[in-house]
Amino acid sequence: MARSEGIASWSRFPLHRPELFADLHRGEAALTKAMSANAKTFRPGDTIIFEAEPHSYVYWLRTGWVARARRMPDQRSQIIAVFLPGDFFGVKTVFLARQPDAMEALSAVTVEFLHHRQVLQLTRENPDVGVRLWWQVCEDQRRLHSWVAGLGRGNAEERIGAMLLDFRLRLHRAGLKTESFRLPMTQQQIADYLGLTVVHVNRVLRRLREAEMISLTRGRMVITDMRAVEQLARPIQDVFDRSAGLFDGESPNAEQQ
Amino acid sequence: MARSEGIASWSRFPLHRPELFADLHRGEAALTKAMSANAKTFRPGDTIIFEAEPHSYVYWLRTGWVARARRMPDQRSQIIAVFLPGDFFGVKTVFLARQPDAMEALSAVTVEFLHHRQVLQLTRENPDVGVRLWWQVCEDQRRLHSWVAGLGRGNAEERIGAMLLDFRLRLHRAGLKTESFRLPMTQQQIADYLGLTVVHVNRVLRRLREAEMISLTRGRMVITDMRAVEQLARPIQDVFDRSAGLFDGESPNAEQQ
DNA sequence: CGATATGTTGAGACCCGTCAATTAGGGTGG
DNA sequence: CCACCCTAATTGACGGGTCTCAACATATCG
Repeated sequence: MARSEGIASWSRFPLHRPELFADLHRGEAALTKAMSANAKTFRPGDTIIFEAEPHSYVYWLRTGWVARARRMPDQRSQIIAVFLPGDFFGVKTVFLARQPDAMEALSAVTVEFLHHRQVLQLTRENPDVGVRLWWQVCEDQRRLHSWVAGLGRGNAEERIGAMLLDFRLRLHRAGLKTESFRLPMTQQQIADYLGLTVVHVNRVLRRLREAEMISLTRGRMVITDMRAVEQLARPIQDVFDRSAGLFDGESPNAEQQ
Repeated sequence: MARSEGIASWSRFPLHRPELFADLHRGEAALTKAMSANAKTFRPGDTIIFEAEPHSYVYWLRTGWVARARRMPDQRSQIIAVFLPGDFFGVKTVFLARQPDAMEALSAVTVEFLHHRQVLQLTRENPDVGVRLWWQVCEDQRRLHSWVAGLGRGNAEERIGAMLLDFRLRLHRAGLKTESFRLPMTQQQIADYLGLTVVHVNRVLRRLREAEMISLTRGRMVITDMRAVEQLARPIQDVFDRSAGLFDGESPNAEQQ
């Protein structure tokens, strides 16, 4: 499964302070132990956490994709973040009794979970646990920062490119195969994530397909011209992701799902 | 100064778990003690942290405004977040040696700071410190989530409205006056924050001024028709902020700067 | 095998961007 | 106190990327 190689796998995060890898690993080990008793599955479309309702659990996503979705009083909706296998989500539950967004399963999903009080309890016993979760929040925030830049300044093509490279890189870091990968989102969901309309997303995807940069059939994404997609996304990628492209066949050690 | 009233002031954050207020307060007290030795000032336009360069300090903003700004390889730039008095910033320095954004002073600024290793050391001695900083990251992220929704789905008027209400609410929570407040950003900076052009920001501001909803002269912002601005921003505000409007004269206990 | 969700395509409208010119404001030196 | 400068703010004309509305095609599933 993802991150099965121990401390070494943390080195996939090249920006981070290496002296913390051991702490992060210990924190993760403690969480693994504490959470493994509580597993749960969801089907595509299921709501894991409901908007604005009190909720008490922190989750660890083991398989499948999850979206943080916000619905506005009118019909608009925005997918604020997408979680991939290996991510923790709902960590803010430790501080917030309720949140304004719903967490929804984009695919079949397996999670482990832990009550927020136990999380805090664990953290007090073992600061590494806090460090690991705090780190997750920081990592999420880092992506969010890039995404704000993309939404604020990027056009449709740049946003699609950035989205694809982000998913690809993260799946790779989670130890999953990335030559091609399942993208379990409808074009409507992609549009909600990119801040565009389905119609426009469809047009741009067609354009990229015609330019033979990508191929998306039945939810399976193949980036056929990596170089081109990287060039597309470059303007709205952060300085570090810009040079984080993967080479083909780089240590994928598990098939997705 | 901001948050001088002790634990009670945490109740300004109505979503948060009250049982943590004491922990947060203790964490903040420990940080106050540790950081007060290190103060520094910056002038408007100064860069506090440079993009992509190694950096070792976590900051506590005491007075003034700070922007997290990202510049793209072409001319575009985006202000990803704005920090107000009382906020910690650069907390991710604990985990990341470098970051893709610059932190820039929007106004005259005073900060206190602490080396990231000392922060981690403090956290190990006193978990409340970690909780307090972790909390800050979560709070930042919460705002960021709303902002992603605004950038993705909101039009220019909605974004401006949401920005003004956000600043107003946060200044209030920091114990500052909000009937009118100094908005130390040029229209270009506002545009970079809203993901728009200066030209368009100017036009929309004029429209709001002509509708007598706001008045912005020499960097001083007065929301003359609170009701109208709230209605403007409502669609892109989160469920909780939507009902967090302030009444005039509600316990402002300090003049800004 | 029909029902329903999802994907695809076209025509026209609109919000916002681009380019360019002008005005106002805030500081400096004479 | 005025001449000057430079930045910021303002306004107009025009173009383009994205949205809206609408129709149709295709896939998926019980």
